[in-house]
Amino acid sequence: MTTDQAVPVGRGTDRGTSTRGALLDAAREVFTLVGYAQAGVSDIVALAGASVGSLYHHFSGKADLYLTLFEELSHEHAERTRAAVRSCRATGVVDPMQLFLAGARVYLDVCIEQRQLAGMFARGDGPPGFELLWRQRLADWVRKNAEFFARSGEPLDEAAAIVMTGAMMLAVAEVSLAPDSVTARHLADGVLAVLARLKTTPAPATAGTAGVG
Amino acid sequence: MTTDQAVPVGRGTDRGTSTRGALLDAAREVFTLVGYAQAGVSDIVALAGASVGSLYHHFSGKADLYLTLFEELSHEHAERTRAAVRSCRATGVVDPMQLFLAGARVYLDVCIEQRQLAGMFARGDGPPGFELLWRQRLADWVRKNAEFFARSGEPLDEAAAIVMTGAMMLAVAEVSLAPDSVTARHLADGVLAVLARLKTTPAPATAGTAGVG
DNA sequence: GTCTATAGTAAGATAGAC
DNA sequence: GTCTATCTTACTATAGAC
Repeated sequence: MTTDQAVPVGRGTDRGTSTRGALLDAAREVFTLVGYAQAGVSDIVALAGASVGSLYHHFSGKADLYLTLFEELSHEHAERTRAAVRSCRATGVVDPMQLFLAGARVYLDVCIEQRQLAGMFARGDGPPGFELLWRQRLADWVRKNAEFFARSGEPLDEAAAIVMTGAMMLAVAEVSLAPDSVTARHLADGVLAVLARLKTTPAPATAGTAGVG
Repeated sequence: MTTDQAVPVGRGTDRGTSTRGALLDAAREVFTLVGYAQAGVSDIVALAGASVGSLYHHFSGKADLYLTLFEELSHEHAERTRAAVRSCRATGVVDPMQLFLAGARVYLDVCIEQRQLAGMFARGDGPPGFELLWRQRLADWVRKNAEFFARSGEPLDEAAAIVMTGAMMLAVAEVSLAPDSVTARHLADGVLAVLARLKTTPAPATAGTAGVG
């Protein structure tokens, strides 16, 4: 696995690779600054110190740049969230709500860390058709979370999934667009606290809390 | 106020007015069917039995048609919701959460009644810049709801507002896109039930539930 | 892999007669 | 108020030399 030829980080990186990276960086910058629609391909290549031809060598077009940035962030979100839930489960936790919250916390963490990028998507101006892709992913999340809650015996599983997912979606937007990371963190913690109040089925009163006094 | 010249509803409506209406109806139809981006101005005028010139006489363009449909629905939402909250308050209810839920119920009712139109917006493909307008309205809702909850002494007012508003937003989308009105109603009721579980501050344990037995 | 210069393209918007 | 025919305009995307 470990070869002598570790990726040359310092200098001497392949010209092509660095151009690609420069284009992505520039795209992020320009999209963030003026929005996707307003951004011109020429602005991006100018900032990247590259040319239009180069751009179309590495990417299929302006939309592809945006999509690539999105997939990068999505990938990080997925990885980190998955890891968080896994390690929470390893602790012995089985309650879906607690597992969900563990994932949610890390998801919001990533938004705070990558605030510039996350804010760009939260602003919601992307290439034509991107909104559809976004809504589709959201719908997938809802279904996934619904199955997740259904296994825990939550009677309103579908509705609960909608509430949790919707709350998270807006939380992500607010956190990503927060003016500074302190505010962002504050919001994130607050949202998680409120969501924690949504305990699944407040004890079915079967073998329950009869012995209060 | 009441003149003899009540608006002639049956027949004999002004030519201009009816053309305008026909254009809006056609726009709704075409947008719903093929989406905003795919919809051609020519398709709309063809379905409306009008002409391009007519369209540009009544509206500033394709985007204006979409925006007008949106404002119509927004207006109905606002009116009905306001009325519901008011009449709930007239009953003597003062708890913000209950008032919020009363409004939310009616808001979802409108989505179900106007499912075709609501679904068109929920699908999220509109004119360039529309997404911004939408997010702005959403942010306004969050602020408004935050103030609303703040008065009730909710400690996490901002976060609670985000959770409630976000949940409602996704609920609106899911309800509007439900395959039939029965499913839609089912979803709406479920979401309201889950949201009702989010009682503001679970009794500060001050003068509380000591007298259980 | 990189660049410059060029062209496609398409749909929305306008002008002006009726 | 309504219509037809025309245009324009701003990009993106491509071709082809280096």
